[in-house]
Amino acid sequence: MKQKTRQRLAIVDCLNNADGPMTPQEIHELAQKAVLGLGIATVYRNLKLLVTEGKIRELIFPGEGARYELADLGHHHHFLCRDCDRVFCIQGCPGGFNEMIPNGFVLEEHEIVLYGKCQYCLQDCNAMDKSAR
Amino acid sequence: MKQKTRQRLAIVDCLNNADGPMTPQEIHELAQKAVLGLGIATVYRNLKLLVTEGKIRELIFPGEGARYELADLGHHHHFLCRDCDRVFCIQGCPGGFNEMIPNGFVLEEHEIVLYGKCQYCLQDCNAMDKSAR
DNA sequence: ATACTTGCAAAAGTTTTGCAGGTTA
DNA sequence: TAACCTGCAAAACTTTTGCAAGTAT
Repeated sequence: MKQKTRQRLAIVDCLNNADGPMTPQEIHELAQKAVLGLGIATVYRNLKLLVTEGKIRELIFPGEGARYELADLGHHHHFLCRDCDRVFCIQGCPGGFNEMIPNGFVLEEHEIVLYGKCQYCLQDCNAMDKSAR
Repeated sequence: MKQKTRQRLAIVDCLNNADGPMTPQEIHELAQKAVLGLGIATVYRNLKLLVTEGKIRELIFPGEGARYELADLGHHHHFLCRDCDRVFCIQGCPGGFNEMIPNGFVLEEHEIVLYGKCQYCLQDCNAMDKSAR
């Protein structure tokens, strides 16, 4: 049976407080503040486990490694800022994907990634510390 | 000035004949048939160069490394088959993305990835050799 | 107690880089 | 010839795994 270790709780906690999907490195850094000596292998093992359990979801955006977010956030999409590389969750969905797929194919899911400049970078590229995530 | 080496031509040729975005490994294997002894480092260097030049585009789908496709294929999206992991290009686009983005953000581009089962896997999972790419 | 977890270090993969030699224009 | 490229091997990263020790139930 799965246990509730300090390490696992800290990792889930990071994702609970995140405003967007996080990389294993970001999670490692942040969770280390709660659990001193937390190993990167433990982060990877728990992320993989949580994905298997369906508690979190793995996302990959071009040019970067995998990121993770809670699975129960409801249907949403993502915006990737090209200046600061932060990823934001976006509500809303245009729909109409079934009309795109060719005959004989079956659509199960879809993902949308929007690219552009985020509010903070447009206001002032220095107004928000990129590493503050 | 950029040169036209046999290696570079072979790599571009692979992408020209591809029916979907290819991984560096797939490109390496295929291009080696045209250029014996082609090194994987050369493949990576050329892909990176071609991306910089805007001739090709890098795509990343969950669970796999980067894939590359020609940049001049026109606006399209992708369908990833969950059985065979092949990626298909899809025409059409629902639009309506500007209404999704929050105030203060600027949208520059978008990408859509559709997930499901492809025609070939639905007909007969063995009808098409997965490694035939 | 027992099964599950962890940190460390080693291993396995993938992508990048230094360099001497070869190629293109 | 001068700039550019290539293959090889080493380096740099990222992710996974083996194992002995520690924890949760």
